Amino acid sequence: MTDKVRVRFAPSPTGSLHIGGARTALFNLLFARHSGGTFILRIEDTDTERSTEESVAQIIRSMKWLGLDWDEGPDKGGDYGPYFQSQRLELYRKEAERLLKEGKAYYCYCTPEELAARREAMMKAGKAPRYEGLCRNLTEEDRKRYEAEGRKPVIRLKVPQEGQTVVEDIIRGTVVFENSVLDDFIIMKSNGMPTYNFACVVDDHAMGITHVIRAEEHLSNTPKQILVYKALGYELPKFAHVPMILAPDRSKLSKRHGATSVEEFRDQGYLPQAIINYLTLLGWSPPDGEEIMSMEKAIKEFTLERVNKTAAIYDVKKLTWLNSHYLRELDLDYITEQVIPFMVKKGIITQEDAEQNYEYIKRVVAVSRDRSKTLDELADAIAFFFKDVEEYEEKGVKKHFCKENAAELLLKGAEALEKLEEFTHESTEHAFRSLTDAMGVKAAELIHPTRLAITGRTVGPGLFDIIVLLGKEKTVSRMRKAAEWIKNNEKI
RNA sequence: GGCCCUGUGGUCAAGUGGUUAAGACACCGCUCUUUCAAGGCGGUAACAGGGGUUCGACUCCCCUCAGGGUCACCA
Repeated sequence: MTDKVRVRFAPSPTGSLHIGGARTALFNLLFARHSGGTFILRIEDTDTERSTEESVAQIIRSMKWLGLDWDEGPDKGGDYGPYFQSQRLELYRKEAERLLKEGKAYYCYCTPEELAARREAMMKAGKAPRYEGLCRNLTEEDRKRYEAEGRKPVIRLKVPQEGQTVVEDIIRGTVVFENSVLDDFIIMKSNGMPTYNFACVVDDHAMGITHVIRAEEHLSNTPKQILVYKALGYELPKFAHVPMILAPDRSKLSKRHGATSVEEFRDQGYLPQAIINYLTLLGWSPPDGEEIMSMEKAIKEFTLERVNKTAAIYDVKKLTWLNSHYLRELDLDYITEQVIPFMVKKGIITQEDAEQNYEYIKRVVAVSRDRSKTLDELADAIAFFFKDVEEYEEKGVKKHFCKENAAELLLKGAEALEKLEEFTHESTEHAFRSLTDAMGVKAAELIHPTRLAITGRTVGPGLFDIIVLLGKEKTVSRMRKAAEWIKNNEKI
């Protein structure tokens, strides 16, 4: 075995990848890349009841979308595969068998029902619900009798009842557990599948994992796993338990807290760069305090020592701020490509439009993207470039259309634009300003109603950017249509 | 309930015995401006509580409280 760092992210495919899992994966990747090590993805699908193929696919999809690329694992292969625990059953059986032979583990024939009943009784008696080692010293006859009853045994590890198990955690320091609080836990289920605490250890050893970096919820499992390491004669890896990510109400993240899965954020129009940047800052901070950072920079600066111990409450507002930052800073073509699916989904354009008018869409995005926080929002914000204005924002109508001269100004403005040979930012602006100068009104008195007329809104990009992109024909007709609308509504 | 972890502004988060206790998001002003953003400038706001140790504690120790995790043939 070499000193080379090998870490893994080991999700169980029982749901989508949520931001907590993504953050754990990210920290593993950051640590691996920082130290020139290997990042492994291992699917822990030993729960045959709850694991699904769809979930595996979704996790993989989310990780790829985020740019969390693994070196070994599904789709990649590697020298330590297979990377699905369900395909490694022989290994677990072999190791469990060894423990049995060495007298470090034993068969237990207690049924789940019996166990549950006893657990309940112990709880009622105010005692800690632990397995008391009933089957620890079964005779050969006992076993035969149980087998004859058709009972399927599980395999339990013999846990020492004396002494302590110490976890040396890179983030939390030394954590001591009394062995007396542990019981003889199950390592192999009656259906032949290993339990988490067993499979995880066997695999981490078999795959040469040097650092186990995972969420804090596993800290309490660690002494059990250390006992397995010892029983199996394995060398211990280093442990690092990263703080949890909590919902705004300080509780564990769940569906009722709105978006928590990576795909939900994606569908809401968040960029992977923003999510990664945000997650990087949750539980870790760079030495220089500079918060806007690419994954490359995070890799350069990431150390486990700077990971903090306290659970973090995730704050969508900050994620959103980062998202708007990347929306305006990232490559224009990239953002354009990202926003198109949202436009298509909303029926603003068709896929064909997108292909034919790509350059135009790109120009629209260029003048508009500064103002949106998400791709979804951006798609809405630029819709008027592609669809006619159906209605005018109410507060804008009150403000800009209810003035005496609004319709007249619009008409005159339209006329001025129509006469233009050259239709540029400069020429249209000049036309507007000379018109208002001649009329003795402020340019704003024409600008505001015009924006409302051609976009339906009071907010948006610079007016002349809009006018030029919209083109003479559409601009003029929308202005006239608005003037008409104003006249009709005055009568009422 | 037992065990374990944690406790700096609303949120993220620097800080490792002596600091005017950084910074970011959010919020509030001002500024820029054709609107809205962005930008610039400024502002409100924190060491959970109580005991120790020390010349001196946000920093070390203990207790309390609070939050979280875990005690499954889930991971």
